[in-house]
Amino acid sequence: MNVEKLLDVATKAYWHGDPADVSVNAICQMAGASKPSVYREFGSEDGLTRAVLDSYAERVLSAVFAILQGRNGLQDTLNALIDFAAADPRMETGCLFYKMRAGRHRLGPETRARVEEIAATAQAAYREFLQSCCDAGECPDGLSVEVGATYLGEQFALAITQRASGEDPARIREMMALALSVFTRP
Amino acid sequence: MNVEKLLDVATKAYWHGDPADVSVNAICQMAGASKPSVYREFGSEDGLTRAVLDSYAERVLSAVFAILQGRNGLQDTLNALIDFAAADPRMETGCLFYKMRAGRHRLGPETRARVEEIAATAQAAYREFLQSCCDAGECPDGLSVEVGATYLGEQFALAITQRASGEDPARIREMMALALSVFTRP
DNA sequence: ATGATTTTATACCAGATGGTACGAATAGGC
DNA sequence: GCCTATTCGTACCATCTGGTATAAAATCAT
Repeated sequence: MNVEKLLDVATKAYWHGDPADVSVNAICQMAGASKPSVYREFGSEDGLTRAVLDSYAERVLSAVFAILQGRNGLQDTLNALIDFAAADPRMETGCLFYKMRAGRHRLGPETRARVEEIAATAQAAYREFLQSCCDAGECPDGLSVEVGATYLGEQFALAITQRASGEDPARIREMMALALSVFTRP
Repeated sequence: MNVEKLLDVATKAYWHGDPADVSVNAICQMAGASKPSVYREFGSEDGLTRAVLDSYAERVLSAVFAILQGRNGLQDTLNALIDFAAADPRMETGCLFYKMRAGRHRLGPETRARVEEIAATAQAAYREFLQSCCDAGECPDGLSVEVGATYLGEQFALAITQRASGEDPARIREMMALALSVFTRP
């Protein structure tokens, strides 16, 4: 019935646990909606997960892009990324995007395509950020922007995935700081 | 019927793809064994996965412990770890242990307990290795052995997980070398 | 060879999944 | 008020899962 509420419930359910462990049945029950209504609105499970990922990207992934594009110098941006991954309450149960990416082979085609699109966008944002830092002479010598961007993205993903599995945030922060120190200690 | 063959088939099946995507039915069919035979031998799916993990640990995880304990100095050992993660054909489709650890909430109690046991053993091995390096004065100042051990283990796991998802081995090697450079560039 | 015992496999169980047919309830135009 | 058109939800479908009852087959002791 209420598609807004359903999307909200579905997002919370996918996000809190593992997306693959949440069935359409369960979502319908939690949201008090009938299954045919959901299928009328979203067409398939794939359509639903895709819609959820879209709304999630709009609501929280945009925050990451904002950090990367609000360039205040290398060290400040890295610190902001560390804060976000290790301390932001929005990442307390991990990131829905990373959860979906980790289990991408289980996703339907639409959702998987969207996941890969977002991954590419993120990679481009990391690359652009690092390039601008290199242009400003803040990067260590001999570091390829391409490799650095992938590295940065993977370390970010690792930290948030550890967050999802209940690691101590302080420990996560230490390790991420260690990982990202390669950018500032040439 | 032939339990050796069944274990081999099951290991390959779990290892090549995602353990959670392989059903007991499928394994029985692939191995040409009847389902009751399998349940007579292993008791439950949990028993089967546990047996598979045990045989896997004996056959390939031991190689990692050998690298860590055959101490030839910090840099040599790190290089050996990088070689193993990025180039060893045994890690071509990832590591069954890491795959199980990533989906541990889906495992039965026996298998999960074994996973955690192996994780603890690995952590201890990393810690012991780093401690011996620190004793030899090879470690950068101000690095906690505990944090360093966890970091090393997670970077190793990350590299192998990327391997499983088909990343370019050369790229993986570059990134892992970058990650582990924190141990040698103080 | 026969009778008892153990091993085998067919064929089934209950429960879950994603997805839908179709009758019931509602809305809209006149 | 009434007839039509559309939305809705119960109740179902096929297919899969982990797990097992039971009957047939093979072994073994005598």
